[in-house]
Amino acid sequence: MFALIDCNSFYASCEKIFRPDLKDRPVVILSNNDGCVIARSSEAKKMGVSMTQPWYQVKDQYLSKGGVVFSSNYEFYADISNRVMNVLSDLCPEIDIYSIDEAFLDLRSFKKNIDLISFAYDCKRIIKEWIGIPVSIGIAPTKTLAKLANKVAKDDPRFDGVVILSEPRAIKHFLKSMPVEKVWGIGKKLTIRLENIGVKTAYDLTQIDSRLIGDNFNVVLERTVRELKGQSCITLHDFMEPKKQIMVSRSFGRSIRSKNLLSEAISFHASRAAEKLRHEKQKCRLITTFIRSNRFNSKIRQIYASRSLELIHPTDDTRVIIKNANRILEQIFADGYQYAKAGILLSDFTDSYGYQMSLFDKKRDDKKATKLMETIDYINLMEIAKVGFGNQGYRNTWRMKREIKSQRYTTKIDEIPLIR
DNA sequence: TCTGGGGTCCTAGGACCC
DNA sequence: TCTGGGGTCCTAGGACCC
Repeated sequence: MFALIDCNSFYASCEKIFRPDLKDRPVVILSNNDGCVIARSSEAKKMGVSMTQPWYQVKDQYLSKGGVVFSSNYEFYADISNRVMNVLSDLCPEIDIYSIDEAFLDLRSFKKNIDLISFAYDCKRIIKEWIGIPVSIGIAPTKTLAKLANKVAKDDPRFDGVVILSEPRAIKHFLKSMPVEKVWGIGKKLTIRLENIGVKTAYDLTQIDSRLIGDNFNVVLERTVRELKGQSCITLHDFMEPKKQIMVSRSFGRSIRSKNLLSEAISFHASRAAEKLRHEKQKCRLITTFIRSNRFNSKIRQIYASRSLELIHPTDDTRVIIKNANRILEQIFADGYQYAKAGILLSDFTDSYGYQMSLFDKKRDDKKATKLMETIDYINLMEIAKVGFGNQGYRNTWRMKREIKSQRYTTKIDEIPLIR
């Protein structure tokens, strides 16, 4: 059996931890640039605010009805997430952290006749009492079924946040009541294609001929169907898989035309990406830079330009990454467009402890570079000062908006809550 | 004026090889 | 009214997820 533990309205719930005055108030969290809504408390959901809705469309009405809003505060959410995951791994060491707000537990290592119901309610109570975050729990023989059970646990108040599926007959009944688009891995496009062949519920999906799936769909769907039938195909990861790519990209506070400003933004993102890369203990060989206009604005001339560059030596050196990212920018930049977003993608990783040199490579002494990067990371991490590179710019014209951010209650000594 | 960011996996199709 | 048949490797792009 697998359990899926999912935090309810995670970001909104985080904001409520240190603000008891917001207990029953609607709370929404905005994406970077305060662009659109990415989390809503249950009260905000009831007001009809939808996910990824542009903020400007709901702002006036929402605020006039007494709604509360925050810019996203990822540092804070990540810290609360860590606390939740730590508690969960104490309760069950076989844990697979799936995202910032959810984790799978593999319950097969438990004793045979453990009472799943009381285990689930204990989990829920402990996380609420110790950390202050409400969670929903779905338990079932496969991850896909646990995911589905979790959805119902969260949406249907009759279940009080816990749904356990174990009996085949109950599972069948449950699947018949589930629209196919609620199934994990079935998105918009697949829903349309499935409905066209008469598949409306999750149960219908378990009944279609596997040859039909092989001919018309792909192995992903085939796996989903097997999981719905109770055959576990998606297991826990034994260890944290290393990342395969690192992306840093941002929309600008307002659109810009100048290459110099773009270069500052690219350098800034490149620097962040290099930091992440070193944190993963990887080196990259491929650097991709992209710049684009605002795709929602049909009145302006559109552009999306991107190019990749392959390095001879894999690197994690911020200076090398910045330099090459800007070389790409030189190649793809075109005058006369309004750019709204820029980003950098690092990929083709090799372990930073060693890589295969070619026969004619000179032995390279990059100890100095390694030491320099380590020192910069340390200074920034410890917040002794903020160290960056000159070409990251000092102008703030392209920086994002984040105007209504809460305090970093748990990670900054001068922002911890005060009790007077 | 105002529409996020960061991932994964899979597949089709091109380049290239014999 | 006709122009082989496999292979492999790589990349771009689609679909999906949170």
